[in-house]
Amino acid sequence: MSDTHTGVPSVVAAPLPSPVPADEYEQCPVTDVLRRIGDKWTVLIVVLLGRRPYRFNELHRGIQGISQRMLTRTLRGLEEDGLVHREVFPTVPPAVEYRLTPLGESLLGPLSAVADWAVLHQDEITRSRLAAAVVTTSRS
Amino acid sequence: MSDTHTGVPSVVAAPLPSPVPADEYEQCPVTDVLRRIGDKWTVLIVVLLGRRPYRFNELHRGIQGISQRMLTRTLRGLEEDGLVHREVFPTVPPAVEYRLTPLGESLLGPLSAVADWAVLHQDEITRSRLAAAVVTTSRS
DNA sequence: CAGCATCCACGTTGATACTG
DNA sequence: CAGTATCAACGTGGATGCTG
Repeated sequence: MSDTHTGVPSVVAAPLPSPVPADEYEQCPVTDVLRRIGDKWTVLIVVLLGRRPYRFNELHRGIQGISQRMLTRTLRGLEEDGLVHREVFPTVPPAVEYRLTPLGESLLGPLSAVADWAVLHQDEITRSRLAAAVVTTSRS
Repeated sequence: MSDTHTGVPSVVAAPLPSPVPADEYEQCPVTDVLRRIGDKWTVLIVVLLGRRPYRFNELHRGIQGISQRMLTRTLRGLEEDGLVHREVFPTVPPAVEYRLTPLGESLLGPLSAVADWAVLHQDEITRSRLAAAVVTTSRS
């Protein structure tokens, strides 16, 4: 029963204590990871780095709308988690290269499962939201 | 090449425009979905509802630490997106049952891909964070 | 080039009290 | 039972200016 997609999943289908204890949930690894990749830029950066290594300003130019601050913060977060490797070349001016670690690359697969689901069902979700909005408005 | 896990993924591996346009990214369906399931309670609720239908206070009791407000908001969000169906039984006192829609159930698979990854690598991530924390502290 | 420091706006989450 | 309303606290994200 260790599947992927067909049949029922493993961890998600695993028996949960009920009630779910607050203490344990606060440090749930699944929630922890999801909140990280659920932030605004992480996934995009991971996907870009999944294609090839990038330098800092190369990423900055490559991602319209991201601020220098958020690019730095996101990369630092990924580095702390061991998903991204940061290499400094002591040249003048300095060059810093970012690349996925093996751990980071191992996230690409699971990530794409959710990404593909999102792309596949985006219309359905959009229609559902529009329908809900109509109901809400007509009730006002 | 429409895989799941082995080989390189589909959407994630798809060519991205570079630079990634800010306008398009703002409404990227992948980011959109990830930000939703990246909130504090959504995944836990989806997983619980994946096991069986729940009534409101049953969920409230089942999830320690969630406020009534957040339970309502999260369920409303899931309902708007068409992942959860809300059925009101006009009894006295009222009973409201929540269950996953087929769309909601279809998310369980992709979700577990990430969840399993998180569980599998949680130690590695924790160690990486600890190591980073040590470096940071010793640099102060 | 590749950042860090500061300040600020906003969205999310939570506590509390009240209701059909 | 299953919510809504209000207020407060916090974290995330962004603008701007400065630096090795």
